[in-house]
Amino acid sequence: MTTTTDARERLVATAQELFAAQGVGPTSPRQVLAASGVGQGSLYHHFPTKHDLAVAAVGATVDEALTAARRDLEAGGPALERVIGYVRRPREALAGCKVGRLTSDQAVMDDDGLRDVVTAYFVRLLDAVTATLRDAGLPEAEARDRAHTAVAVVQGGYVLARATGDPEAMRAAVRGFVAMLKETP
Amino acid sequence: MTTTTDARERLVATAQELFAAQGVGPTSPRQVLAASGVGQGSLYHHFPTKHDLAVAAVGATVDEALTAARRDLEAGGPALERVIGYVRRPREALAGCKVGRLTSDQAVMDDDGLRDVVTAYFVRLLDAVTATLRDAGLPEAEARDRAHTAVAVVQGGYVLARATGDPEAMRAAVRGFVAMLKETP
DNA sequence: GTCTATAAAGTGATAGAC
DNA sequence: GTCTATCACTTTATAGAC
Repeated sequence: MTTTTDARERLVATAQELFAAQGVGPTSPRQVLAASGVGQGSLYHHFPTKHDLAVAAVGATVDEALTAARRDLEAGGPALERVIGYVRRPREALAGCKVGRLTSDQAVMDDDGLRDVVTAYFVRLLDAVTATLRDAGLPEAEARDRAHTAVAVVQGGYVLARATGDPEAMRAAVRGFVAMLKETP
Repeated sequence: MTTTTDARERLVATAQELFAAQGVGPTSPRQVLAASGVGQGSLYHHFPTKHDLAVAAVGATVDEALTAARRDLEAGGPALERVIGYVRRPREALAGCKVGRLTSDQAVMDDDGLRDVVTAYFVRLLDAVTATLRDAGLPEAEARDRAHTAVAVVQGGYVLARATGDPEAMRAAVRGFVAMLKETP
């Protein structure tokens, strides 16, 4: 590996930022070129097609998101508190979820490879939350349902915040959920 | 009004379908032309720009969605049961919410007029659910938070269903929410 | 491994005949 | 009110020099 390899890394990092800001479909290879500072032929050397660049960038974003979630869910303290810590974690609500938003990105959902990356993220996230709720003493079926509710509240919170233009909308959704969660043993 | 006015109606109906299927940004006026069967100059006669067509189509979709929600929330029966009826209503989970998906559509969020239509929908929807939960006996603050949670569960349910490719994911999120709602007076 | 130049197709929009 | 033809621009991608 030569030192020029970091052109590839800069391309992936730039693509991640642009994808998060405006989606995969609306982001052109040209924009990635301009924002990253690498040359035109250079991009197509490392990533022959937009698909290849997208797989690398979306894969990296998903890895980061899953790592953050597991950090919350496998922290110290009672299992229920760890789930509450996960849903309460401060988020850039107005930006939307970097992974969740991809589910309405046609360029992603029409691409088998990309869609699979998004699917794997949510399957693993739901499994992790379910396992934590099971640790909290819930029976399997209730743990699975409530894990879906928890993740849905976060994803829906992003939608409400973006729709209303107010980050408080997400916090209200989380507050309502946590209040109910604490009252239902 | 001449009978030729229905060219306009066909354009709006076709745009609604295409927007729901693939989003506003990725839908070109050309596609709307082809799918609706009207001529090229005809579209630009009724809607000088894509923005104008989008405002008409998104406005119609929002009106339909709000009407459906109010039908659930203002039905007969106890207030709490009406909220449960709203979140439980069968939905095309894999298609995504026709309005909620617009919050990650850059073509919508970058357009002041379109974004305002989406904002108004969610503000009104949240107000309607909040009012119903107040009728159910909840204090104002709790009613507002729980209304946000309810709408977030539906929106997040769509995200989970699309992400996992399984409509059951949305039903699980709703089941978890309803179970908690019934246990917390 | 990176560059410039360019191709083929699609985009939103306009012109002007009918 | 509707038509065909066309414009200026952007898209993804390739060619071939360095």
